[in-house]
Amino acid sequence: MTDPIMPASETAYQKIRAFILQGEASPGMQLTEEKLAEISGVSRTSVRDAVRRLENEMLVVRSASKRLSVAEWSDGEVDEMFTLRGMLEAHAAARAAHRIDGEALDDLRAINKELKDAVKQSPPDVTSFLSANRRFHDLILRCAQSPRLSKLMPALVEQPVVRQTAHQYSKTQLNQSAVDHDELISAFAAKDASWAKSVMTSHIRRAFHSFSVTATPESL
Amino acid sequence: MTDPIMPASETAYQKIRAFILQGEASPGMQLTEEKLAEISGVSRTSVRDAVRRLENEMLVVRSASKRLSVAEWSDGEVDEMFTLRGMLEAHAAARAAHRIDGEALDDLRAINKELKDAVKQSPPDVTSFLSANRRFHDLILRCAQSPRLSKLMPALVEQPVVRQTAHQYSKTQLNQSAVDHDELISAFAAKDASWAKSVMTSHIRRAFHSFSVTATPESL
DNA sequence: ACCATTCTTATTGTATACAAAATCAACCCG
DNA sequence: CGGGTTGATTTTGTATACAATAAGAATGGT
Repeated sequence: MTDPIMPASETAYQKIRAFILQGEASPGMQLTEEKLAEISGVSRTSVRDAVRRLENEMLVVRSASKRLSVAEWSDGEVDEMFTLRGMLEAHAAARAAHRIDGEALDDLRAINKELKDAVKQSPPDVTSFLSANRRFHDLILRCAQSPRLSKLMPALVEQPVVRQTAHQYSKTQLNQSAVDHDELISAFAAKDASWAKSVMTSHIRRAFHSFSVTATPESL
Repeated sequence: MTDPIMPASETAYQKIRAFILQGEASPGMQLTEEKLAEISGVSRTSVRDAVRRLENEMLVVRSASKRLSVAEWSDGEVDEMFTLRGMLEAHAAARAAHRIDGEALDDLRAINKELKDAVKQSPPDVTSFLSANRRFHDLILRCAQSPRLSKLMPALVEQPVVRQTAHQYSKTQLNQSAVDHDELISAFAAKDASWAKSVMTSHIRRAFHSFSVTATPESL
């Protein structure tokens, strides 16, 4: 199997992250380093290292008395997260438009084809969709060639939100993502930074509203 | 003296940060955890904790083989840093405009008075200027009430750049900062988010050009 | 002399043991 | 009862020792 040897702190990071994201932990739940060490099967030293990273991603939160808990986000914070992510990803798209090469463009097309295939299933294969979506956005970020931007983005990844809600996306909404991506690719091919930027802005903002519509009580 | 007891990891963080910022370390210089432990007088455990924070601020950098070195920034990266900071601080200013209260407004005025006093000296008291400047921007960030934004900003603090160059600022340039701050205060008082945002954008961008003019060879 | 390979050393990674601090509960005093 | 204080327990913080890995030096074959 693909069992690449991996530092203990990395193991801890992935296990804890999965623990939180796969809903085994509920927002606000208290976490002790010891329990996390049990879960991940490594020592507290490595857990602490992993926790530091998760803290930066704001998946876990440290109280005034240094105790850990799973982050809980208010509606306002979710909105703000999408806003910031929109600004930064739009900026990344603009930079990428200037820097992208033919190979990366082909890769984007291939990834978006996977994404469309996932949407075509009945019911849509949401897991594959999310995977392709993430790789699509990651590649754009790499093309932007801004180490700083790459450092900032992890704190704005709304995976916990997405997981909760993606299964509620309609096929229409998922399709719209594919269409957005196609237009993004066109903008990149034309090396038109401001086109890329505005498409990305709408793309992210639409994702937010898809989220809010499915998540707020009013929609029920 | 104000010698508040402080965790060892915090001590390490401050000592190492100062070591880098006060120019005792040059960009690209290799750092070993052991040497940093000596410098800061605590164990490697705490040093590693501190280093993790500095890595997030991108003051230190980890090579592929996990070795540490002082970050070195290309001109392009400095430009990008100011661009990102401009976007984020402008956003913060817009949020702050809606949320600020009279007390915070008074605090901003008081801080900017300190800043003006520092500029009035001959020669200008750059250290006090920088201190007041930092507090001014920090307070705005707090008023923006966005934990996420607060988490993001430290990675965009250009103190190393500023330290290198601030002493070269002309009194005219320093004064312009005070004027910008006054206008920001006016925008806040009027609760005009878009005014605040645009003033902040110019303010940060101007700082970038002041930097580049004094720092590039063409200016000599 | 040059490249590869082994041995040595330097450096980072991890676990464990202990110290410090915070929480919780029992208790006393009013 | 209520408020605060002590003591026990849980939880986090730090140091040290050792393991794993990477870099550098020395050696040998061509």
